[in-house]
Amino acid sequence: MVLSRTSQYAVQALIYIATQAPGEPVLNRDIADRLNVPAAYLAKILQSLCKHGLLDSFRGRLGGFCLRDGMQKTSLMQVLLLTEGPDFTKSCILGLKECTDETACPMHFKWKPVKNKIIAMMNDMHLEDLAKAVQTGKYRLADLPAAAMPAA
Amino acid sequence: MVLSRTSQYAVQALIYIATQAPGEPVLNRDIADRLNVPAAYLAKILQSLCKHGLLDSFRGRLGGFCLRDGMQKTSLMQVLLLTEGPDFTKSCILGLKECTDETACPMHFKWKPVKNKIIAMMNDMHLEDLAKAVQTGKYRLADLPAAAMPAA
DNA sequence: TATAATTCGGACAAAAACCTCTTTAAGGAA
DNA sequence: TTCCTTAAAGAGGTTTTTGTCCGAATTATA
Repeated sequence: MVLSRTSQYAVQALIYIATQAPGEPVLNRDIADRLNVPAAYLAKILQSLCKHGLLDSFRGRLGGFCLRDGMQKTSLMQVLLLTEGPDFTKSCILGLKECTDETACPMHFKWKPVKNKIIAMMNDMHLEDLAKAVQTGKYRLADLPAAAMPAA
Repeated sequence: MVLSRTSQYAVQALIYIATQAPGEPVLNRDIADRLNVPAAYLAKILQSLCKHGLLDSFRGRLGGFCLRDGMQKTSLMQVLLLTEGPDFTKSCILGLKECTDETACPMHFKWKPVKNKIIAMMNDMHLEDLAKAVQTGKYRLADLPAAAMPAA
């Protein structure tokens, strides 16, 4: 409804890494297993987050990914601007290239405050806080594995 | 950010048809020209809206599409449930299959009220009203054609 | 040094979304 | 009837997103 799979995987992975001991690299494979997400695809996403400065990566034994120093405070908006592109906040809900208060589509003035709520929400959530929430055990980062699901 | 192209085209077309004299079929070609949207693709979308009972279609001379009787009051939510699928309102922003108050992802309780605003908004907007808004001339259903754009 | 573990980079594959083309069927008008 | 106009239907193409695979580079450790 709102985020691409790529964005969802990126956010999940970043939160997961943020729950782990800082400075201790986390294996791509471990993240993928934990989130139940395709490992090779996740690796591409993590590589891209490295290039954009959110993560550090280390090769070889004891390698893996960890949050770059200071990036615990990254907001989800910062992440989404990378994964969804810089126009993430600018889009018209009907897809018009130009849709401003002056040149508005018929949904513009209803949509605008809602969109602003989404933006505020994404600006307001930080990896740090989300990681802490997960650490309380009250929230899930991924679906339960099929093995733990009630038989169908 | 929120709606597929297909949904955008469907909503635009429905609003446009609702601005036209009721009972007078509108040509697919005219809608496509007006909205600056691929005609053959739009035709598929309109066909599907016919099958779902929102539109009536007529073949041959004086043919075209018009809103089915009573469908002026259709809400955008009704349209989107067809074009985005029945899970449109149910999705977790992180993509979890199960994400309820009891089994929540770490964004759930921030996202839920925002999502509810989107749903309320879509339930609250009806073709009739959007068509009237367009008829005032204050709102645009489509981008201006390139010919009308300032030279680059 | 050799080995195993890991990310990196590029090419490739599959699926979904988006879009086109062609033929057929139907309906109105000359 | 014949012609023109229109939507219907189905096959197929393109692009984007999602996902896989493999070889190369890098690193700790035995």
